[in-house]
Amino acid sequence: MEAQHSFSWLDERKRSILQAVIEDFISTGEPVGSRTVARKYELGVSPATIRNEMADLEELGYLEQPHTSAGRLPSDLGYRYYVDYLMEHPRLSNDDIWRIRQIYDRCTRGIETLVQITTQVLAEVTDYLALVLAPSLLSTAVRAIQIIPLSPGQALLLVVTENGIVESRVLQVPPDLDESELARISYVWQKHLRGLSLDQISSAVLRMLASEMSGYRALLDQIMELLEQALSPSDEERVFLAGATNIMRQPEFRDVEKLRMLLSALEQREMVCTLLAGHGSQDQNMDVFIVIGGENRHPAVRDCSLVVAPYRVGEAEAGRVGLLGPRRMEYGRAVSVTEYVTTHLAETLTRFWK
Amino acid sequence: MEAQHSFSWLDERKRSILQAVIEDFISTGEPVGSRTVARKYELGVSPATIRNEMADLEELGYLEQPHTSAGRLPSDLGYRYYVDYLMEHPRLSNDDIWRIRQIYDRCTRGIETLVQITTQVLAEVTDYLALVLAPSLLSTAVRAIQIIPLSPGQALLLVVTENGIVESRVLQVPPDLDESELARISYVWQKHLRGLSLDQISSAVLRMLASEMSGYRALLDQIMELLEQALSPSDEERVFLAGATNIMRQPEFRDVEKLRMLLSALEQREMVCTLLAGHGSQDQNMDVFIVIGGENRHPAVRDCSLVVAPYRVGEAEAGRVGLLGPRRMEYGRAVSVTEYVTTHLAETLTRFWK
DNA sequence: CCTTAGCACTCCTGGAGGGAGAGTGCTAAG
DNA sequence: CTTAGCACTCTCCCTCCAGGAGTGCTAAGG
Repeated sequence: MEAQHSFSWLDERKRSILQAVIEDFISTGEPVGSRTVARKYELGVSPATIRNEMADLEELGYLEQPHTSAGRLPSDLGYRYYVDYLMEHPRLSNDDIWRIRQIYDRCTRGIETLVQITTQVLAEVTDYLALVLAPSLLSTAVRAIQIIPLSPGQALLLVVTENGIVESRVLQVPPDLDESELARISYVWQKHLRGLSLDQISSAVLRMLASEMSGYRALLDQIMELLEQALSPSDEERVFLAGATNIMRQPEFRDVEKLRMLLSALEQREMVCTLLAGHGSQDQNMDVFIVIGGENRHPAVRDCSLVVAPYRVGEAEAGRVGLLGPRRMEYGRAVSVTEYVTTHLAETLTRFWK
Repeated sequence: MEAQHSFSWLDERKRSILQAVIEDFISTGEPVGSRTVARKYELGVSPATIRNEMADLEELGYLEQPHTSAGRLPSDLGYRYYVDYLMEHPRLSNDDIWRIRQIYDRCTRGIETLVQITTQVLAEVTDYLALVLAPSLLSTAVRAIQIIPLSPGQALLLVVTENGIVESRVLQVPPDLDESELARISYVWQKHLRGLSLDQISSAVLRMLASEMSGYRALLDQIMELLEQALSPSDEERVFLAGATNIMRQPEFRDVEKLRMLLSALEQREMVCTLLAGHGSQDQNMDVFIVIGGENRHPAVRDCSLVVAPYRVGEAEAGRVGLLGPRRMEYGRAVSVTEYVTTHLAETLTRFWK
């Protein structure tokens, strides 16, 4: 799916220089000149030599110049080479580890809250915009189904899954349906559906049930429709987002119009879903993948980079965690943090799954 | 609570000029000159006369000049006079009405969703930032309390209120507690608490219950703690916000740093609560109230204005709806929309309350 | 006494010009 | 192949200047 990059061979010195330019640019945000590279990163050669090398790197497509006689900055391809071959992941500081672990130590509330707090901490720790795709419920088993009468004509349908997620809907019911009848319906449903996973409860099963309870046609149709909705909870509701104000600190977003475009796009949750889910399944071994600037499909994020890591519960991928930042983001750190978070998130979620 | 404004008496012509300046400034965002007023708003006098009047209005504190030889723009006091005496509420267009009604026609989901959608539509219709305080649950009766076993050692506590709100928590329970015991506990709880409103279920009642079930000390302590949390659900969770990107279209927020300060502040939900709840109870008849720029307590919103309307269910105030925009906001329209929305929101909620 | 035309004045704005600074590419020497 | 030297280019920032908008004042007119 993703474009295969054909990298030119770079000798050791070119690699060092490329790395120096990228890391300097990442930390300062200013185009990097040959003098700076020679001074800060001691390569034992003069600025003039570095200039020659940098000219080569530009010709090979790894660096760009905003204009003649400015320093160089990395192109998308340069960043790509960097994250694929040069980058190192730093160890997380104790402070970071402490902040992250804190989430998982006191998780008395349900999965939703867990994921939401994860998103917030991720944003706080990294200073980027955090995106998290909550685990899909499709493969979890139904623990209980209940219909609780509220007022004449209204009842509440509750679906509780094995791992403590509660979905509820208000139903319009025939006003003459009394409490004991509702309880009976509740009971029959629960008997048939309990233990099945949400994706096993197909329309077919529902229809079978329907025939068994032909007395309550209208009600059943309604319930079925709602259950089907609950079964495949819209993606929108599974996306969590935090730290939008973080990226406003980045000089690349000094322009409000750019910012508005980006944030408006992120308000559309399906878009975020495809952003997180779209890439990266090609390489099973890669547990973190990175999408750099223009590699992105969505024009709205074409000058952002995205670091995404899936998290698993059992064997299957359950959801994804992402960090969105400027192209000039600290990839190494972002990777370390997402890795750490996904590991511990997966661990904690597994406890919920039993 | 709020500062009493002492307005100087303004004759008819001054009022017209003040109104003209304010309305022009609201629609253009540019300081308004005497020439413009004379031309666009036909008052039958020359620019020179208007200049004299505007100088008076400035001296009285209703207008300001960004610098000598720029046009005038309204001061906070000017806006205050405008909203108190000059402003008219436009009728909503059919399109607006249609968009708002659409929310309430298909509200199959619960209150939370209803409030959330309300917030979104409010933002869309007005192009401002919408803030909604969801109804407090304190005075609603508990319909059902259930404990559903999940896995050994874990159970889900469900509290369902009369109007269909579901609060749930995952509990750690002694692993040797089996399903039937949990069901029994569930039953006793439900028997005692059903029909009581959340604020009636005081710790005292809980403690009485505790003595009746002394076998399960540890579990009870846990449940009590969690119930008390559920009783007074933190304010944070009751605040809904939408349309943050709308205000980025306003020229007064071209500055990213200003924007970041504002949005960071709004991320703190308690702050939003005090913002919405802090003002306005002094005048019972006033159903919409307006806080203009510097009248605001929070420095972060000191160059925004806020239009707030409470909505009632039955007699009591249930929550509040607010629109946050630049000082230069279309107050009339904002008032019309919030009024319309609160009316219909209250109506729909009342159906939920029975 | 209020209104208005005329006019000088103030201040912002945008564009032009110019020097400083940073960094490059080229050339020629080591 | 490396490096010093140097001319060149481009941005950035400052200043300067004219244009425009709007005011305040004054004096004349109703």
